[in-house]
Amino acid sequence: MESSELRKAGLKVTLPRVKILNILEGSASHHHSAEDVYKALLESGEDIGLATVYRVLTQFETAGLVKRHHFEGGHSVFELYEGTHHDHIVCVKCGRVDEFVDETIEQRQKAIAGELGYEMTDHSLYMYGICANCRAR
Amino acid sequence: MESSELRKAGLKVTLPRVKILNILEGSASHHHSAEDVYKALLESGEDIGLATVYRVLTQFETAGLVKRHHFEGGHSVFELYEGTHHDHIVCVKCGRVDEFVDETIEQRQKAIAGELGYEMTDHSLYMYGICANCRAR
DNA sequence: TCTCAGATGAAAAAGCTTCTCATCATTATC
DNA sequence: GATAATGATGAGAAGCTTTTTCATCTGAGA
Repeated sequence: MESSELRKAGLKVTLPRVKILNILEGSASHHHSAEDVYKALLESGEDIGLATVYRVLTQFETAGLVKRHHFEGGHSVFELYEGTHHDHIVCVKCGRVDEFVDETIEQRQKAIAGELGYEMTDHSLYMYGICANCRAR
Repeated sequence: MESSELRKAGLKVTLPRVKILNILEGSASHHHSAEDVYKALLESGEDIGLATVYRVLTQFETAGLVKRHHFEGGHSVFELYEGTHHDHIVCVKCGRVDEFVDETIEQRQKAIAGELGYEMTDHSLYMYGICANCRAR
């Protein structure tokens, strides 16, 4: 029951918020631009404005329900946050995204931040390349 | 003599391009937004349009003279490329940027890309945190 | 010096994202 | 279940960064 997640975040349980959460949860892809979400809403017959999509996604981010990524190209991509940090590798040809976690890298990052005197609040590692599929053609 | 760098890149040696290169080379900070460069030009009395700044920075990027970073916040940041790859840690309070290289991380990245079937073209690691200075206050 | 491809400036346009404001829905209260 | 107050929504306007357009100008080679 996702309404409890919303309530926990101090957000009223409204139709737009539930629908958007549904789309994020029920989609094959993990990564959605605001535009993606908006289009999915239109297709399922919901009359929800783009401004609301942005507002809600930002609130979800603040509430920790969603993570915002800045992929190359300038626009933001949102991903349901499921408690597990991971990094991304993006195919520059087809846009495919794979996720991975590497403990060695995680630990080195923490160590480096410490050495440089930082208290780390966040980190993001993006790799860009050409996936096996795209190279085959 | 920076004109040779421009020529090598197939770019005419024009006043705006030389001035912009000067700013990138002669500044204490390594990281400049297009706006930063534009302001620096205005301050030094040059009458160069913002459109030209963007155009030139993009050309420099294509030519490999400059690297474009997507820090959080939506706008691009440019950095003179001096042949050495490095990663960044950004203070979320004061904007300070430190650079570092870690061979362990570099190698793990290559390995992971390979395991996932990618031919890596680029990678970027950003850490965000609060620097020693900002924590002291 | 002359010519021409290429570069520039100014303004307009093009994304993406946020804000404004009047209207509407949800929640807590009775 | 009805009501009041708080917060949410939609539509469009506005804001920012970045790109494009187009007429004018400049640099490089002959």
